[in-house]
Amino acid sequence: MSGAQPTLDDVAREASVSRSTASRAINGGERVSPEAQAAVDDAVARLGYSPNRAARSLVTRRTDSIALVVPEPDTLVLTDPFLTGVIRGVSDGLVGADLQLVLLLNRVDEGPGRLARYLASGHVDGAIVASHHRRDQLESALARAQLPAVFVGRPFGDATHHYVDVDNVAGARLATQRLIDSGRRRIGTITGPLDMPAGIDRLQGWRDTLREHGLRDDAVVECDFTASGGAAAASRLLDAHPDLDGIFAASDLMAEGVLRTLHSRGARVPDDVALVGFDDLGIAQHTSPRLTTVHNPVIRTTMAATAALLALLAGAPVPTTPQIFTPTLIEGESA
Amino acid sequence: MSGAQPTLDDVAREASVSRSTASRAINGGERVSPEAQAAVDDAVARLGYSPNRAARSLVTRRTDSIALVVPEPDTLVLTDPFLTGVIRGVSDGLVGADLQLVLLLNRVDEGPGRLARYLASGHVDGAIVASHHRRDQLESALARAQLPAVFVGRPFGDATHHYVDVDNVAGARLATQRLIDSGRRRIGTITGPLDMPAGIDRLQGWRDTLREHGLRDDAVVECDFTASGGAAAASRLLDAHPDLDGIFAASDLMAEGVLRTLHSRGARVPDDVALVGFDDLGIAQHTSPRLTTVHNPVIRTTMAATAALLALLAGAPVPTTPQIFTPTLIEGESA
DNA sequence: TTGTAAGCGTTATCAT
DNA sequence: ATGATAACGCTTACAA
Repeated sequence: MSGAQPTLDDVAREASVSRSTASRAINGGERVSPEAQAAVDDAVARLGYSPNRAARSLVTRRTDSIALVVPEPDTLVLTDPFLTGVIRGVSDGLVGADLQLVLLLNRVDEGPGRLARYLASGHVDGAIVASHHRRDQLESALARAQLPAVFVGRPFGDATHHYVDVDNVAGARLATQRLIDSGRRRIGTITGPLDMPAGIDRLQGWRDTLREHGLRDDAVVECDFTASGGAAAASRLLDAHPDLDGIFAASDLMAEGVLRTLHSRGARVPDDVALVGFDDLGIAQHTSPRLTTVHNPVIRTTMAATAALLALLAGAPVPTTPQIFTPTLIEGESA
Repeated sequence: MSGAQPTLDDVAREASVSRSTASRAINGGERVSPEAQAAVDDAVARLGYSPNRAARSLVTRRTDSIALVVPEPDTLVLTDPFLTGVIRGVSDGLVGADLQLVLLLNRVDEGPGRLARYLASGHVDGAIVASHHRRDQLESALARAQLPAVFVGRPFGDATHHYVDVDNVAGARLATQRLIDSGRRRIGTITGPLDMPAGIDRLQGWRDTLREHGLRDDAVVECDFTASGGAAAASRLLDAHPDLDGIFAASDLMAEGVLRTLHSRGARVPDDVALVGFDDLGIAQHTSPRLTTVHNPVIRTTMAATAALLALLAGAPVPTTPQIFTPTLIEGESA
């Protein structure tokens, strides 16, 4: 009933070795005799010892924690299953790593200063950045702080940052091609935020595909990855281009909104207007009709980002060429 | 371009005061002359000084971090918008508190040991527990560790734990009453996991209301708060009780699944079967028909939990009577 | 292989 | 109000 945590000295005493030997035994056991190792292991178990992170950090100059940064200025996007997938992926990628996962969310309507300052202050050893926007200044902040970081999704700047991504252009091509294959010739798109690489790239893939087929690429409405945004955007898109027979929504959440708008206008899906989404993070199977979409391997992507960060932290040579995952088309009933 | 973080000594030197004075000035400024205070503030700003958390922790014996614990054994529930709301609420509740938010997720198929050990090891000053299950042993672990903690949702054990909750019984009564008011007399329910208080209480509220009206309360299928689970549960429920004219689903995610099953069976909603859900976390507005549901103020609840934890950490007297929020009925088109 | 000893950057105690 | 000085618990030369 001592209440107080046992210290390394307690362990050393219990194991009848010096504090340094105990320390060595606990940290991998270099230059420790089998007997000493066993005695220390025993003492640790008996005492329920757990190293004091603060003391360790103070001398190792590492914090043994990494930040998951979500610099999302828009509250709504947190409803996005994407974030949940990212959290799950990072968490899973950390198994056995004994690193704390510190969550760094932007407060609503807050500038980029706080996050940048925090990251520059040496409170974490590294960072994974998700939902990165052009104006969030995270790239420069991370570079200045020289903090090991991996972006989930291609960053904007020069090629100095590590990142992992899904091939959004290819995914959008898949979606658009699917619409063309089902006979559509007048295809519009509802984009993600165009200050995010995912938004930009998916628009690009849509445009490239249409042009290659000699089709018009002027039916575009910028949106925000939310369902209600998607519904509103669909109204504007259909008002401006009543002849549309296909729509590519750059996220399933937006596609859900599009579906509502189409229903309320009495347009049949896919008979009147075919629809393809993007993400496949649980929404697509629950819409009616089920959404044809592009599978975005978020968890795999994020686990890869975590692995890359761990490698960086371990000082391993990490290739600067990013890891890019290939999305696949998921057939539904909407196209 | 020194790269290294400035230390308190640097600040003291820059401000021409002793290290102790600098420290006092930085920590609230007790017994510091205005001149000294100004000089230190200046130096801090010029140097971009940020205290070394590890060194501070070592002496204060606080870690300045709290854990958000999600001991969810079931991967799927992480798709639940509930978790997103919790994260947002805790994060928002932490504004200005200068506390790190450490995310502690259960790994899939993992026992409760790791989380309990972590919490007992003094790595965090306190914890907020969400998505608590009966067998996750968190209550005893937290009690043993004497770690300040606040549960989001009533815990199982005796009244020793602090918690914040929504009145799930009242919410379920609201939902059930709504079905009765619309003329339904044969009402079933699809429950949440019955090893979770939210699952238990919502079942209770449904049952109480039916009994008070002299209606049968035997049409029950236990489920898991997921959409696909809800769809399957609805099939079983309707097979066993073909005469049902109303269903209370204990979460919107499950209600979404129920809706699919009803559609596929050609049952009209609400004409043939009326449906009320629970949560109103963004799903309800996107179904067709829009779901009638019970608003669960997750963000407010979670912010209150965070505030309570902060008070506990500050040593403030926190009443042991829990804060209970009242849910409200949200009209949709499904009942 | 082991132990001794010197810090890591901060707060807290206690004179002044 | 201020400034020495002693912890806090750990890792890591360096010596043995």
